[in-house]
Amino acid sequence: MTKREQSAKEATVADVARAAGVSKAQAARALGGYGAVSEQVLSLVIAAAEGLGYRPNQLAKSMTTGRSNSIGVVVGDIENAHFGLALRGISDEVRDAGYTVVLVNTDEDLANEVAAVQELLQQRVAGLIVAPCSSTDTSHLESAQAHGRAVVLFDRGVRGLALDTVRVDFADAALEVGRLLLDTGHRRIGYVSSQRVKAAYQRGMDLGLSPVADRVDGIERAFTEAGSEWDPALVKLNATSDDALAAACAELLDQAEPATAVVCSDSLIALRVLGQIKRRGLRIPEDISVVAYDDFAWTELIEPPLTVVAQPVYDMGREAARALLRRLGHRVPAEQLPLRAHLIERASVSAPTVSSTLPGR
Amino acid sequence: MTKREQSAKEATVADVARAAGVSKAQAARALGGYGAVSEQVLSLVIAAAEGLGYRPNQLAKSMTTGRSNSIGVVVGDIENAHFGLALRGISDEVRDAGYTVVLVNTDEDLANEVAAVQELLQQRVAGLIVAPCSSTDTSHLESAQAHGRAVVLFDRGVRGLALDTVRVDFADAALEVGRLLLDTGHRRIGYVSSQRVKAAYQRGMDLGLSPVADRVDGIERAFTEAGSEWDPALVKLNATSDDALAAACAELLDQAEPATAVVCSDSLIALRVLGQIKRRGLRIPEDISVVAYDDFAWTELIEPPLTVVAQPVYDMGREAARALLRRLGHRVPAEQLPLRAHLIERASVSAPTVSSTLPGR
DNA sequence: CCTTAGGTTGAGACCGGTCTCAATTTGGGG
DNA sequence: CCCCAAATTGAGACCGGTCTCAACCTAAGG
Repeated sequence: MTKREQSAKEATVADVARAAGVSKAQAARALGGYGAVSEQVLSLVIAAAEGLGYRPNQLAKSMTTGRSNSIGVVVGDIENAHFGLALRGISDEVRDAGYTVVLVNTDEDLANEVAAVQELLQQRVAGLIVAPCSSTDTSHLESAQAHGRAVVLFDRGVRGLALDTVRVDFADAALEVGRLLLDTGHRRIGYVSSQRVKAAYQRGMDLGLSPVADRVDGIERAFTEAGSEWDPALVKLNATSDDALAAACAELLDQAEPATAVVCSDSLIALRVLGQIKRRGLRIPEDISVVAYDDFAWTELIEPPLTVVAQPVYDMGREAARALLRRLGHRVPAEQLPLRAHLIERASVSAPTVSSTLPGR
Repeated sequence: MTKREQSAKEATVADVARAAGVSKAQAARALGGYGAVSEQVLSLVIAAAEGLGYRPNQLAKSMTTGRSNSIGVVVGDIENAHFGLALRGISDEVRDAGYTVVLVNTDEDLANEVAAVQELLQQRVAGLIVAPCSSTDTSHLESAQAHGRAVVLFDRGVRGLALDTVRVDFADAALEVGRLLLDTGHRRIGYVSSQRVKAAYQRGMDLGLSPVADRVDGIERAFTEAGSEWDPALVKLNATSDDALAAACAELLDQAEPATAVVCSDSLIALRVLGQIKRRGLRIPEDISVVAYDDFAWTELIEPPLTVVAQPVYDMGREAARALLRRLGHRVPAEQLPLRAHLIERASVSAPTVSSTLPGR
């Protein structure tokens, strides 16, 4: 019986009130559970609501309270399992607090990101979780905060912006990667990332508060530590397209003194670099060693299993959500998730066969 | 100069009207671009809006028009690259029409799905794209439609429900898989899927309008065609957890007459099945042949490269979005994306070595 | 010069909730 | 039995837009 009558129009508080024979205000209180309501009115209203198939209109609710029950999530590429998993963490955490997730994909494009933030702000989302694609152009994020909306940064930070930021500390793991490679005998170590920068990488270049900065720094520190000479030209950024990545690989692999090891900044990069390596008929690890960031299942199943740096992506998502909820005034259970990256050695790293480079150390 | 003053309170149409010295109605018309407005008023209002940093309140807009500019997407598992990619297609298509995506993850749980649809309906989303986790319990979807909200089904259909459904036709590809395996000499062919059903699979069991139904049917048809005896007991469903999957693999691989080939229903299943195979020290394809649905990059990079059935996941997402937009009264360019699956033969299928089974054919 | 159609304008109702405030009812203490 | 505080109730403003409607203005047609 609850099925037919609502097809025409949704029942409203006023409808329920009329049916229950009480005032709109009382019905609203009973339904919303917020004022003082007598037992009798309560049951009357509940019954009427049931009968009418009443469903509260979130839009109206958000409108009056000025705050919606949804949070905006802005990522560069949902296709990337990294964000998929993080999104899951966010989603799981936020659901319990009664929020829904509005997702926007930016294709790692700043203009899209700015538009997305605008749009979400106009939708009056309660807060934003953003994986910013630039560490410098951030006026849209500041403006969001100025509007009184909570903003949490994810994956990448922005120096000088007083925003909660959830990111993994890669300092230790990155140093470990550098040491592993150096100890194994590598001197020409490539790094490939899709992070966008204006110019080619140079020593001391400011990469912002990005994981890439940590990771490149770790390698450099390992070199310094070992007293070896590091070639920053082997750091290839801007590998955002297949072509760009192919070019980067060409520069690393097809020169007189090729890289003997390559570090892949994420699993998508790794996938493509592996493709490039395969195309050239190079063997891993005999001809080239490979280390990748992000430990997804397939990295263990390929031949040889990949040496990777694992990071708690799901937990990062959860942690970002919790940070946001805290900002929104929710009392979030105090459990603090550890966000540490760690190296998992498998079989894609071995000594370079043709040690075309100087002895070192 | 547009930066400081809005921090206190968002400017409203009324504010803009006051600043421009016109009525609220005129300001609204100028801003919304909908009534008749003179040049003079227009420029006056625009200027005032600019000065105040006016941002329209989507919530209020949606509230009065009764329809929001967001669409709900309900999927079982965003972590699955399948949905990640589809989501991207949806997102790309829908963005141009001015909609945003509200995403809910259900963990393939019916109760969650029902709650999600409720919640999204309450948020007054313009429409829903749902990958239903059940082909039978669908009253929530009917009710959504009854409320006048557009609903498009994704991946899985529901018989008897008059809802737009976007799914790939696997009939041909599935038959091809069956033939390939049979021609190669396999008679004991396993199938592993995470689809939930009440009981173990039996011949003729109704799997609804699901891809799994198509695929199992294809294999059975190939057997019939070849006049061989098919063992339906090798179809393992409900592999929703690691444990369940391990159990399924045990039943397939650890028995007297083990399966000589296994078909994996999606890339996540494939990943896990591969893990199980590796753990047992079985070689592919010498000891066991493998075919997987969904052609993701890693399937080509493992040793041996996997024989897979590719499906246009991104296009499916786009097509679902277009179907929804059409329902919402948008004139969507008529381009119809072809949604065909096709077999890609690589190297994970070969003849069974120990043909423990009858000659056949 | 009057009529009429059409463009322009402002007042105010409306959407469906929340919330304030004053009025009414209830109940316990003196 | 009266008084005052607390609980309950209803009227109506409000949020920020959209939209109807009537009034006004202008210019073309007769």
